[in-house]
Amino acid sequence: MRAMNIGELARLTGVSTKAVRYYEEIGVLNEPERSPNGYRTYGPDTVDRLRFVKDAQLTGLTLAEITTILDQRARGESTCEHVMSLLDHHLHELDSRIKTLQKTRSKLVAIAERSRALDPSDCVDPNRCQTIAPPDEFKDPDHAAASELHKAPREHAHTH
Amino acid sequence: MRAMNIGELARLTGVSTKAVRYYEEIGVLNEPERSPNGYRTYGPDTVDRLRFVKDAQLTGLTLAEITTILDQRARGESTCEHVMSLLDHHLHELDSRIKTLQKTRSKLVAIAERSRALDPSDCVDPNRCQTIAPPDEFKDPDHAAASELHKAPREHAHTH
DNA sequence: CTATACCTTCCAGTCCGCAGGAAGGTCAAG
DNA sequence: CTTGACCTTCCTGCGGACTGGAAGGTATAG
Repeated sequence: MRAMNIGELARLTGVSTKAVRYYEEIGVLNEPERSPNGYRTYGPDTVDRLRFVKDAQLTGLTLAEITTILDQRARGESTCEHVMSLLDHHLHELDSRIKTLQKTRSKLVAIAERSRALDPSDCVDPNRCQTIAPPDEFKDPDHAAASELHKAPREHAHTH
Repeated sequence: MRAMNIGELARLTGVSTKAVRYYEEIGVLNEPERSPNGYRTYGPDTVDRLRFVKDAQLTGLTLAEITTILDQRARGESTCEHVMSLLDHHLHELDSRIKTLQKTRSKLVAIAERSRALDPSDCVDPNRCQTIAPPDEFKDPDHAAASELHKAPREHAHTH
């Protein structure tokens, strides 16, 4: 079981064959050797490599970032610092994202509570919902939208 | 300055004219009135609406989600209860998002700390990085560490 | 009259990480 | 020999949120 085809590699790693070929295409995986019939043949090292890719992905790194790590390593350069800086970067990103989400959360809670405290008879006007357009500022009476919520970084939520 | 063209709307909101037209196309914005020359004309309410869209986006809502809120409100169906349930739903979403991010965060912290404690010379195996794929099971290190590491001064300034 | 700064439409491309499928080659079992 | 499981390449699409450009109309200032 020294060498394997793409299907077995996929089975061992939980990465689809499509994904494996895609990784090769974008440089995450090197071009593998081919058996005489043209099939890709992989050694067990590729299993490790793919697992590394999976793990790195799970930490939030993009394939492009992972590739830079892999490339540096291939050139024999130390990657600990590089990996660390990437991870630190993501850590800070996560922190600010969590913070803003929590801010948003408490704002929504406040809005919801104010809404709950409202007299239902205030809630009749179909063109004006107190919850979303609170009566704090007496703006345009027609369609006033509340800009209640503040800034947060855009989320690339990959729910893998 | 009761009414404005798309350019001014864009300037006031920080949303590009392209984006504004795109929002109209996918139903985030209603079709605006047109001046005799065919130009879109917007009232100040659209500024508020766009700002609401921006804010809502920044909290992680997709344009589709924002549209459902806006649509319900526009149809007058948005009683307080409806809005409340939407907000509650989003609250739960936010909660779970925050939880996952915090999980990921603490994982990263652990990884980073372990990485900091690592001897750099352990980081040589080209197919295994201890930082990301830690040796949970202590496999045999095929390649005994014996090399000097070249420092890589070149760092990709990755600004998302 | 021209320059320019707008505005209009439509069509295309971008990024990310693949998935789906067509059309065909290969290989072992029955 | 056929069937079915593999493998190959190439091409398209998706979702989300746009951006860019071409080709043209319009308004205003000098």
